[in-house]
Amino acid sequence: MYTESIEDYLKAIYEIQKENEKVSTNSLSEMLSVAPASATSMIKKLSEKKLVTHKRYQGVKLTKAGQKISLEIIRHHRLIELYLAEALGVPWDQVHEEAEKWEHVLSEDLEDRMDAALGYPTRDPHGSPIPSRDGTILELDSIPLADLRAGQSAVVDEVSDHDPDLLRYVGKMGLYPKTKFKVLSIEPFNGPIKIKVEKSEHILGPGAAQYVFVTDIKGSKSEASQ
Amino acid sequence: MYTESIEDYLKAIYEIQKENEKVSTNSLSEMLSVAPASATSMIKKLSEKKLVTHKRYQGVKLTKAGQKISLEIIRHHRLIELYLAEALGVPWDQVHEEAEKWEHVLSEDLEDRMDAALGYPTRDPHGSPIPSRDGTILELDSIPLADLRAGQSAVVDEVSDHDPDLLRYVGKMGLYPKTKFKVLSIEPFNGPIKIKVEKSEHILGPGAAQYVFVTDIKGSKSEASQ
DNA sequence: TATTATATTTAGACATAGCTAAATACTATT
DNA sequence: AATAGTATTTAGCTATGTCTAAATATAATA
Repeated sequence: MYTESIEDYLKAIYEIQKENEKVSTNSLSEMLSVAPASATSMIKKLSEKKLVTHKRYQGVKLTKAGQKISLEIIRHHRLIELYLAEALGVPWDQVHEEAEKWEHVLSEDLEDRMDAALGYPTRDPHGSPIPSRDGTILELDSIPLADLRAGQSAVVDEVSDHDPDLLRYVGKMGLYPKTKFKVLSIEPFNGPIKIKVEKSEHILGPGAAQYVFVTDIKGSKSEASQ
Repeated sequence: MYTESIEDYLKAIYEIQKENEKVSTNSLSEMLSVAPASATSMIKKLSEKKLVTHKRYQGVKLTKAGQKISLEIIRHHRLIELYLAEALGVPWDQVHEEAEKWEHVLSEDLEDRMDAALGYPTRDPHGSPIPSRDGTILELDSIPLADLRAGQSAVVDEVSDHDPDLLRYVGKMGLYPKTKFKVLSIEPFNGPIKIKVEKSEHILGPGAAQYVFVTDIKGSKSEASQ
C-alpha cells in the first residue's frame, strides 16, 4: 500500500492531466496547497517508484501503474460521495470533503458492499463517472454551459466539485446532473446567462457556467460548431 | 484536532484503565504494538498536553480532557461498527478493523447522521455501550460466562472484540448479545463448558468463555456470590 | 542577443512517530 | 541489605512529508 500523500499526488496528477496536457510542478503544488519544493521532492519519489515519468523542468505523466492507483482512489472517492448522498442524505456540496479523508482507508470489501448497495452505479452525485474496479473510466464529451447559445436546450452532465459554494449556487437553481434546461438569453463578453429549469427562470453568472458541463444539446447551433 | 496516534493512545489508555487500575508503559506498548520507548515518549507528549497525568515509573491516568477525547473516538468507533453491520451487512468479526481506520476521519456531521439513521442506538454489534455525544457511557456489570455454574441460564451482554477469530467462534454457536442460553455443565479447573442456545447444544472452550460477558443470571448461585 | 521574469530544483531545517541500545529506577528474593 | 530481574526512561538514529531560502534552468521581452 501507498501513503496517503502518494495517493493524493497521484489523484491530483490524474485530474490535471485530464484538463491540461502538461502537469507542471507548480500546478501540482497549487492543487495540493503545498510549496513547489515539496512537490518536487514527491515527484522524485513517485518517479523512483515508477508511478510517473519525469523529465526535469518538463512536467510529469502517470505510468500505467500510477494511473491504476489513481483510478482506484478516484473510484473510492466517487463511490463514497454517492453513498453518502444516497444512503445518508449528505448534501452534494459536503460529500467531497468527507470522501477526501475516507477514500484512503476504505477496504476493498467495503467498496464492494457499497457498490452493490448502490446497484453498481456509474456516476457520482456531481455526474462524474465512477471508474470500474479494473481501472477503466468513461470519458465525457460534455461542454461548458457557458458555450451554449440563446435558444438552445441541454441536459446537465457534470458539475465540478472543486468548490462547495459553486455547488450550493447551482444547486439552488436545480441544475443537478440529468436536469434538462433551456438557455433563454446569454449576454456577450462573458455576461450573465438566463436559463429556464422546469417552470422557473434563473440568472447564472459566467464564472459558474464555466463549471457546469452539459450534453444532449438541442436547438440552434452551439458556438463550438459555428 | 489531535493526530491519529494521539487518539489511538488515548483510546488504549481508556480501555486498559477500564480493566486494570494501573496503566503502565508496558501495557500500552503491548496494546499498540510499539516499543516501550515509543510509549514513553508519547506519554510525555500527552502529559504536556494535559491529556494524562503521569508520575515516572507509576503509570498514567486520563485527565477529564483526555477522557473526553477518548470517549469521542470510542463513540465514533462503535457507531461505525454498528452502522457497517446494520446498513451494509458487514460481519461482526470484520467491523472492528474497518472502524479502526475510519474512526479518525469521521466528521461530526456524519456521526450525527449515522446516529439518527440507526435510531440513536446504545450498543455496538458486540454489545459494548456507545458513549453519548456529551461523553457519558454506560458501565456494564456483566460477568464472564466462565464464572457461571451448571444449571444457570443467562443472557449475553457483551463479547470482547479484540480477536476476530473469537467472534467467529462464538458467533457460530449463536452467542450474540441479547441471546439467552443455559449452562448445562461446566468442567472444573477451567474445563470446557456445555451450553444450550435455542434448541442446540455447544461446547465452549474456557479461553473463549472468559471473553463472553453475561447478565440476567437465573438459577443456582453464581461462583461470585458463594 | 542580453536581460528579466518565472518555474523548478537543491540544500538544509523541522515535526511526528517510530526504532534499538544503553542507562536507570523500582521490585522481589535471597 | 545486597542482588537479580523487570520496567521504564534516555539518547540517538531513521523515514515521511513538509517548509524556507538560495541556486539554476527555461521562457519571454526588449
